[in-house]
Amino acid sequence: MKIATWNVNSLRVRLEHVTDWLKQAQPDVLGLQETKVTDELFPAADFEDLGYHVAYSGQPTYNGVAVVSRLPPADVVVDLEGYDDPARRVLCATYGDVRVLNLYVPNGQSVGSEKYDYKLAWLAALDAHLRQDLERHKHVVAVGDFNIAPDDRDVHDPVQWEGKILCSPRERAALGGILEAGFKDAFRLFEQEEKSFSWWDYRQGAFRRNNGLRIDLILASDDLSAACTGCSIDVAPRRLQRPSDHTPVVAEFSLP
DNA sequence: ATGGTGGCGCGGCCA
Repeated sequence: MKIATWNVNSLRVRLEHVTDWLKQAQPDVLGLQETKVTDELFPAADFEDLGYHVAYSGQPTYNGVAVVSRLPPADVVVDLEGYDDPARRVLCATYGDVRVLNLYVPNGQSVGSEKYDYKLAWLAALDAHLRQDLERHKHVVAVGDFNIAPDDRDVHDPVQWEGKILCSPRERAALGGILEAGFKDAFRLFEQEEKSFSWWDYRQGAFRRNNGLRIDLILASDDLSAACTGCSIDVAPRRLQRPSDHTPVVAEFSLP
């Protein structure tokens, strides 16, 4: 089972990039974030034409998530347990015996801001939600734009970014708490090239200079991580004309 | 460099 995640920064602008990538990469599940499209305008037919099912939770202008999948989604949930949030950032669904959570974690803007507090509260709610899912489901995988670089290895310039948003100790501790609950960062289950990133700012030639961060993650429950046979970042879509600022991350699992 | 680039939607917010 091949599971992928991609923050597309507007699905309507990136639709051709996404459908081309689906044809080439052939994932079983693809979580999309920042679709920035309402459900009424969601381009479902473009995915159905390729033999995929799609589930989505959108809103105008901001946020929005969707999951594209070979199997039809079951038991779709679009909110974190016990956490009211008008922002559409969550889409959970079951495929076979795998519970998939597709997540667009709040960016947080800057350390100490109101949005930072919101991010930390949101992550606490996610932690609680994931612990419940681990009890309720055989396999759990949480994918998405976590807006957290787990480690200094995931930052092009750890000195410049030290303590900043996406890298601050409280964000990293929140992610650490989730991992302690029973998840592994699939990318780090394998040897990887140094300076592997999944997001590069549009500004100042950041991609050309590889000034990036690895903030798009695939977290596999401990049992599922034992079945993980690979995890990689596909940089190619970031090189296309008018790209998303993020690029896809893919993990493969050998399931019976 | 309180800049820089991009999306949404048409002014200013968000990332």
